[in-house]
Amino acid sequence: MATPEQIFDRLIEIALLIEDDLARSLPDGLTVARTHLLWVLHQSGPTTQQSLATALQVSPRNVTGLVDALEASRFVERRPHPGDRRATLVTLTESGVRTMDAMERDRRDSAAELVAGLESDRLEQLGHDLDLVAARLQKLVEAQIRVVP
Amino acid sequence: MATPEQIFDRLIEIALLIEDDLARSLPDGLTVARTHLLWVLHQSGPTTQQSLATALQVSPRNVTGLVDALEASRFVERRPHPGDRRATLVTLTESGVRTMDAMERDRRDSAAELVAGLESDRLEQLGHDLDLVAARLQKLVEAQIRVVP
DNA sequence: TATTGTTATACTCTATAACTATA
DNA sequence: TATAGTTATAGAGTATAACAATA
Repeated sequence: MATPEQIFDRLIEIALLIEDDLARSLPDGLTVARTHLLWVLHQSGPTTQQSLATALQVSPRNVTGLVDALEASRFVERRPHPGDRRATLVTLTESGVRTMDAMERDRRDSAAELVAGLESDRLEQLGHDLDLVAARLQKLVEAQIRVVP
Repeated sequence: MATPEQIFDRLIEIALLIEDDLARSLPDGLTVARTHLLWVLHQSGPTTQQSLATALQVSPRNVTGLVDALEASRFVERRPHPGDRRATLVTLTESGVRTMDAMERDRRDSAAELVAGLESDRLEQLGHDLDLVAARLQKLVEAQIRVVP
């Protein structure tokens, strides 16, 4: 008998395990927050610090610190923005690209392993149910945002 | 068509939303880390700081800091351990108990809302699939622990 | 000798506010 | 005047190492 609370507990457990798994497999010089920034660069290409702040939902000051660290460990470089001399384009270095490519492969492998052996209609239904849960969570979070203006 | 990666993405999204939802609904003086400690006390009753460190997978020094903050905001009290004068029993205050009771109700309501309307056999299957995913994640994490001794 | 908790020190992530250079 | 990024300052979470009191 699966109760809603058991489902909820499992979701929390899975959340913690995913973060744990990520944190443990990070190469030298990377942390979860820095990796999150690299991930955005990997998906979007060279990006200004303002955009990174928005994407990560974090203050511009915080991005300065993260980029400082990532520059020191040679995962990214700051380049001048061609059209706006105030702005910086944060860019993955070659080493950064290699790291993120490897991470994407790992991620794909892990994802496949997690659901290996599930029939395709079952996978379909799981995807559907998770969509539902995510949408409702989103509504819960938004409701609270409105309450505290 | 739900691919393994889409499932994985959804799980990460859900993880972030759950943490967000929790963080936003915390009363004054509480943070996610402090709430985690309170949750353990709520489940287990009065507990030594060593046990808390183990339960939270965190250093004893860190527990000292969390308990200091929770004592200052009157959610917990330090009491002498009856049988061991080295140890402290961290105990929920009345206010701490009320807070955690309310949080447990909220949690139950949220959980029910997330899966409301799902047929019971579908709920069953979702629970089953999440169990499977959690177990495989656990294995992934353990595998990495062994590799780095 | 081993364990419990604390002091000392340090790093990371995070925020707000004030400032500089550019738009 | 508004925007991009930085300096200054501060709080929270985390860790290791050294130390006191007790077992």
